[in-house]
Amino acid sequence: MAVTETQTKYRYDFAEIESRWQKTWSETELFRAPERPDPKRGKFYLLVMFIYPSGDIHMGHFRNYIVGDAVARRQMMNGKDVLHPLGWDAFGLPAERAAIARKLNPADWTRENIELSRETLQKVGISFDWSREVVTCQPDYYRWSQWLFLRLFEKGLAYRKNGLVNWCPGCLTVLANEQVVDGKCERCDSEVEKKELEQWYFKITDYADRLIDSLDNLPGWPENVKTMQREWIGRSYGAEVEFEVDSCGLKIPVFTTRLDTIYGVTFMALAPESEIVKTLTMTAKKREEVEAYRKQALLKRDIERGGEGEEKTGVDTGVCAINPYNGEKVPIWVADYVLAHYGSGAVMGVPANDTRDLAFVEKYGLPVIQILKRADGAETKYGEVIPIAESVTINSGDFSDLDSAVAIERMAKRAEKEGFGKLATQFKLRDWLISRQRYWGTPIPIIHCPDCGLVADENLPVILPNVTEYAPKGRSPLADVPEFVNVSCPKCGGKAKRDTDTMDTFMCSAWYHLRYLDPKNDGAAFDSAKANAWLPIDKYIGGITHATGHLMYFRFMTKFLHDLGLVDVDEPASELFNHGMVADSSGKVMSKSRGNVVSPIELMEKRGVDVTRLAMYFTAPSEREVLWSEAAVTGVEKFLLNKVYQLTDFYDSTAGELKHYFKQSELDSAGWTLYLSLNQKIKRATDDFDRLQFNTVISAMMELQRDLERSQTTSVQLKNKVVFSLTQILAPLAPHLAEEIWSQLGHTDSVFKSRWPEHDEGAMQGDLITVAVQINGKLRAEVRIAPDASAEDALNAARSHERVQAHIQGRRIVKEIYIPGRILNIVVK
RNA sequence: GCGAGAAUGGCGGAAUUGGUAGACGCGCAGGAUUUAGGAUCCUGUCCUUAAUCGGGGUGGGGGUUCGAGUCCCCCUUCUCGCACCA
Repeated sequence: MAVTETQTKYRYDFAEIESRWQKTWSETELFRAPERPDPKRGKFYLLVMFIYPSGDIHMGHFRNYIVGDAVARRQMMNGKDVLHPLGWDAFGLPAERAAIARKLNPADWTRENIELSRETLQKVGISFDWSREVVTCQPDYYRWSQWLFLRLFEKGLAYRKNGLVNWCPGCLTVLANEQVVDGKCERCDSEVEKKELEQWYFKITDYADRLIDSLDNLPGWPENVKTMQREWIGRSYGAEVEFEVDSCGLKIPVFTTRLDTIYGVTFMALAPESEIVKTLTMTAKKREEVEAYRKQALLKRDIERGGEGEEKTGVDTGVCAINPYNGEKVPIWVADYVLAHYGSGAVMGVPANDTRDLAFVEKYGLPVIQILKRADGAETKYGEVIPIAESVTINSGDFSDLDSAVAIERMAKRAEKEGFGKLATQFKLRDWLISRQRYWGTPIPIIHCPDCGLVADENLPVILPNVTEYAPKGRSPLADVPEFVNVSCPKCGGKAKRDTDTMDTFMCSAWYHLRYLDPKNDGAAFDSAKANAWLPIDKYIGGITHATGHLMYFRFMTKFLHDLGLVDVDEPASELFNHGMVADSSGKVMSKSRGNVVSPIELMEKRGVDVTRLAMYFTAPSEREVLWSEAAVTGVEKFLLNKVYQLTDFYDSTAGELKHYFKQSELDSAGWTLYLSLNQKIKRATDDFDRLQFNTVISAMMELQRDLERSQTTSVQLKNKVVFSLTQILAPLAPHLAEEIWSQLGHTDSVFKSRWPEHDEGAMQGDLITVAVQINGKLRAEVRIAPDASAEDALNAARSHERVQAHIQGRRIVKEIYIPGRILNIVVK
């Protein structure tokens, strides 16, 4: 039986209370957001990262959604129009893999999973506006993902490219860079291989500057996330300079951030994958050596080539490059420490001021030329990188004896004048590889026509066909569906073939925040006016794990839609909040692969939703990691059942209309003390709520309840006010119980339609306050003085205190400090 | 290696700008009530001390200050991110 028996006169039948209120909320459409917010009320768009349906809700989800729920309900009580939607990130590899393992159709498996998870979340009482639910694997959603793809294609931002890509031999598909962690597939842990394939990319690099620069306009985003994004985008300012090859006249561009070191170049190094290597003229013998080296280098895993400890290897091509500044010839090597995808895949080797280049020349006996000294004259070592601001050029021809910054500027000017180079910017960020050779995803709406080339299929949606064989085999399962593949070209009507890859799941989540704003629209992805009315997202809540993946794509897509004129905002979310992870009691993050996932359901059924919620809130502030343990439940359960549930005992329905503010003259002394406490607690709870620090909100309410219980005051009006405030402040955290009490207090409307209590600034401190007295910084006494006492009065009070006297007797007072209302310190010698 | 963050009782954690360290809760101890209780209520609970006298105490060491958990420097450990990006 879902009843917790206590020694009290009430039976807390939580199951009955919870289901009754959930039903009422649903029937009264309490959480239904208006199509457009009322400007008079103000809006609050609260977005929580949506769910990947790969199993039922676990403690991690639970925490994510109850944190969002508390914020949403708090904002409702702030009088705002609140939009709090949820949907399902239903396409993708894990769903497909789970379905294969269970020999189920991914569509069926996903649908069942969604049903189950939705039901659980409804039992948790999360205030979602379910009328806006979106499911990304349904045609009414993915047709607009396809539509977006075509808009990117139109603008040249979706393109095909042949190149070496990350290939996961476990999932048998390509992966984006973000999906490769330490050289392994983030999903299945297989060692990621390199494969040459023609794939679809989104040109996110076109937005690199904006993605970095507008981070400065996001004060509501945590610094660590912004830093991670800046580093991931990795912008470097420098110059691009061409070196001519002596044997064939080919010009090789190199990017450098230190143009001021160019007189110190003693070799050039090319990445093994570089196209330039293939076109270089060299002797047959050298060609053979180079080819052998390349083959072997390409076999190496990235980790073996990377890592600072790894030994540098290379092979001399036998040809030379000419330094455009001094005409010196330097040998061209092929070396696998050079990355093909960064800059031009070619590096000018300056061993004097680069650790890696020095390691290379030391191995192969190449020379070192010193070209920098420290501005302060301190010694420098070979290989040491001296920051631009601290270095001066030497041995650099016309550019000697210049501050590095000046040298760079003048050298770049000369390069530009003579046409062999210019200032340039480089990014680490690479274009977003979006094609996947898998079944369970959004089909790419492109037709390959032998005559017209790549043709957009505007006849959307391109429906994902049903297939019986989903198992990956290295090419998309869609390629084996002739009726899907064979189509006529929309342009010329001739025979053509459909693209058989599907899109990366991150595409679905890159724009879902906009679909919520107009989820039923079947004529457009969303209506701009409706979207603009709710944007930007006021608070976006999710885990830190998406710092460089989803959050980058989500910002990119918003900027793109802004450029199309479809949304006013350039950034999707003005505030981002990362809640902490939930780990098991030994500190391991809960995950299905570890098998340590704890479900909240059992606990909810045993002790009630509100108790379970409060236990999670009370354990730690929202941003911190939680080591979940059921031991946390005891305290809050006692509080809710024995104290909060009995609050109506302190309520007197005959006291007349609720009074919010009291004057000291209206209350007895115990009443005034209680009133002071009430206002302090309201202020604390309100501030802590804004910081999502619910643990201290709860402790403030525990204190307030105790003050109420123990108060000797005879003012029933004040007690009523305390009961009301306590119920309201707890409402976003324990919504069912609060709603129940609220109705017992005689309300017919929801507690969430009531206004959050405001503290009475005038009643924050009593007529006398306690001030600590220190002698030489050590606490010796406490004195009771008026809050507005002058420093002189305060000091007099302190000096006449017995304890203080004992400590200052026979000593000389050197200094006296009084910080009004806080502390008093007497310095004696 | 580089960057960011963290370290507070037996435990989870409090302490917005430097101002009474350990709120609140768990656990533990003692007591009350009870046929009994793993229920409820009360009291105590950082260490030291006979003590509500005093002394010490926020990972370790130094500094600034009347005053440091909070600011600065060095070190240790842990977490996260990046990891040959020229």
